[in-house]
Amino acid sequence: MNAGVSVPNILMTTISDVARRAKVTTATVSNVITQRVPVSAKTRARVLEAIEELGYRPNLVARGLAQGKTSTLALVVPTISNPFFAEVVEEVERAADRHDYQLLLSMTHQSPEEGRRHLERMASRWVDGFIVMDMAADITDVLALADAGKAVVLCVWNQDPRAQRLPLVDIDFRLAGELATRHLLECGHRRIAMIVEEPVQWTRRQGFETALAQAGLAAPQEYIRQGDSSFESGYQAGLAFLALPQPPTAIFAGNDWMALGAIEAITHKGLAVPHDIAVVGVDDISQAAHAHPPLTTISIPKLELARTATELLLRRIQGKRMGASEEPIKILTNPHLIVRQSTARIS
Amino acid sequence: MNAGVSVPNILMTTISDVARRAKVTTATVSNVITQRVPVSAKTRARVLEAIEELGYRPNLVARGLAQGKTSTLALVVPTISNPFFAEVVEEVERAADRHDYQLLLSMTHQSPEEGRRHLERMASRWVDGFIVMDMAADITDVLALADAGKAVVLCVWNQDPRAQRLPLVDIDFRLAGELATRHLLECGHRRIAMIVEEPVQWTRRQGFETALAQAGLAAPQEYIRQGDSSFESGYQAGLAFLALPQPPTAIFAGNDWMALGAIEAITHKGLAVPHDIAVVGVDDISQAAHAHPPLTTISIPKLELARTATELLLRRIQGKRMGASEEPIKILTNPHLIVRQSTARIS
DNA sequence: CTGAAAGCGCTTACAG
DNA sequence: CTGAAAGCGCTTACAG
Repeated sequence: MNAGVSVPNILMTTISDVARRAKVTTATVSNVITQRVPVSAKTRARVLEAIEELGYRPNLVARGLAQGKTSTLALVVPTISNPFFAEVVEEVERAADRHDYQLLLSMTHQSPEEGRRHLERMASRWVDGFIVMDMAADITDVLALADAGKAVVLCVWNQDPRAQRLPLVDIDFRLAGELATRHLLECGHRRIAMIVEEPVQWTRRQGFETALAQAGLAAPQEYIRQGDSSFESGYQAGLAFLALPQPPTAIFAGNDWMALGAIEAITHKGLAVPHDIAVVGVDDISQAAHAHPPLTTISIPKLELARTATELLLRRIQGKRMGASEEPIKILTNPHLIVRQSTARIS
Repeated sequence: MNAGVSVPNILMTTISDVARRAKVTTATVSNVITQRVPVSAKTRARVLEAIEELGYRPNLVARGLAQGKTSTLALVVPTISNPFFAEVVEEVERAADRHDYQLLLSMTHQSPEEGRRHLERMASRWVDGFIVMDMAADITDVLALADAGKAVVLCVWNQDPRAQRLPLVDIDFRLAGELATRHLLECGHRRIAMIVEEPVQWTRRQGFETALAQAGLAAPQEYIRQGDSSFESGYQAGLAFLALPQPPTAIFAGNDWMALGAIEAITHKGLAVPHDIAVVGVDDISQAAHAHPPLTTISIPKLELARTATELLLRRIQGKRMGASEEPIKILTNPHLIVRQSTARIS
């Protein structure tokens, strides 16, 4: 406890210890550390030496209390078993880290009670702001948080009108549908079908229909089939298309799993992708690149999404401290086409 | 903003506000909340009413400073893009939540500098304890943390002798090898091969050889092939086994990806699994159940691992506050066999 | 059972 | 540039 230079910090050394040793006030030590106020080179050196000798580290909890901020932000997601959320979490941490922010992670498993409990606890000043991802919590609870003066950013939030007044960072899925469909059109296809899980994927379908319309086309009823985003439902839809009197020459699936299912169905029926039927998905899951054939798909900008949400939140936190006015903001991030071997120019 | 009962908590209400309104001291309010000291029913009711009316929530940062604890623990992992870590993180959060602990998540991407920086920051009192997973940080930094009096638990740590003095929760991979091999022996196999990535999977190989020895067998040189845990390396090893003058009738792969690769090789050569050759893996990744045929494998107890590590850490934190002595502890969690259709009794 | 007071370890105007 | 003092919002012995 007092054995010469290096001190055991079981009983952590405090700013007072440093002040005493450097023969200054805690205020001066604080000024040296935060560099908020200039300090003479001489005392500055003495303080730094004392810090070094004592192995002093500021207690961030105390600082947090004094400053009224924690340099921590909460990320609320339904789960990270789903790789999509895992990647977003990973990138939010990176972005936060760049601004010296830490990440308090909360998983709600889509349970409104669990979500409420977590939000409630974190709201008690532990965090400076919140990023809440789709389905992670009840919108009512999130609104309550915002009304209590907390900085909140929504990330990918499926159209709840009450969410309108909160800042939101989302993905332009309508554009995803357009990009996929336009690509197929450019490959020369005219008979294009879609597998879609509605209502969640309805904007993708909107994009699909917009692109068709721009080419003077429209999909007949039997070219649209409902799926549930699973491999199996894509497989079934694929079979159904093949059984039509005039099957499509291309299929746009609302996500990669259904696209892979459709490919499986086509292959099982003795046809070839893309030779007989071209297929494009949405997501660019890791399996897409290793499929047979590798899947053309629309890549969702997860990383950009995460970064944008984090930076928007950080600006909001900053804004709150400055007392700035807050207009609600909507930011859409753009997906892009990745061409692989499941599509090709029609021959 | 000021419409009657509900008060704007932009300027958060504090314990003093409550005390004033209930005409008591902050100490009494504190006693009502923490229930540390009995309070008369009457004042208790008055205080609760005031809390309700003001919408008061205790400031956890202030409480943390006063109590010297944050009810937060740090989980340091290399990444959560890897589903193994993602699942562990998920379960640690659950376990922590049960004890009213929050989770500060840090991903180090295997960068020692990043690891050091994160540990350093979190060590400044933000967290009560640390769970550090394999490869997430330099053992030197972790030891420094422990020496500074922090509660630390290692989780799955590949044999660094310097780590010996820290508590560790690990997986018994040797048992995994034994279980897989015994299962194949019980199916009637005598010519059993192994695909292994050494050195990381050497304990699995130990288990493999132990089980064989107990059956009075030993694997010939050419029945052991090195892989790198990838699908492709399993595929290549599978081909190599099939090219032997006397191929094995069963293959134990050090992980599921290699097992799936081996199955692909066997199928491509026109043979059937399990009829001609049985295959068993390790991990039970999600693809294992959906493979053709579904893969028999050894399931790694991720959830138990996570729970055990969390509870051990919580006990350590408790222990530190009581000033208890700390013997290093090693806990091994047991994997178990999952029989699917890639193995069957020899016919 | 309740109150007065000190303390947790910082920061932040304000004097000097 | 430096010090003395108050304050952040709680908790915790200690009296009464």
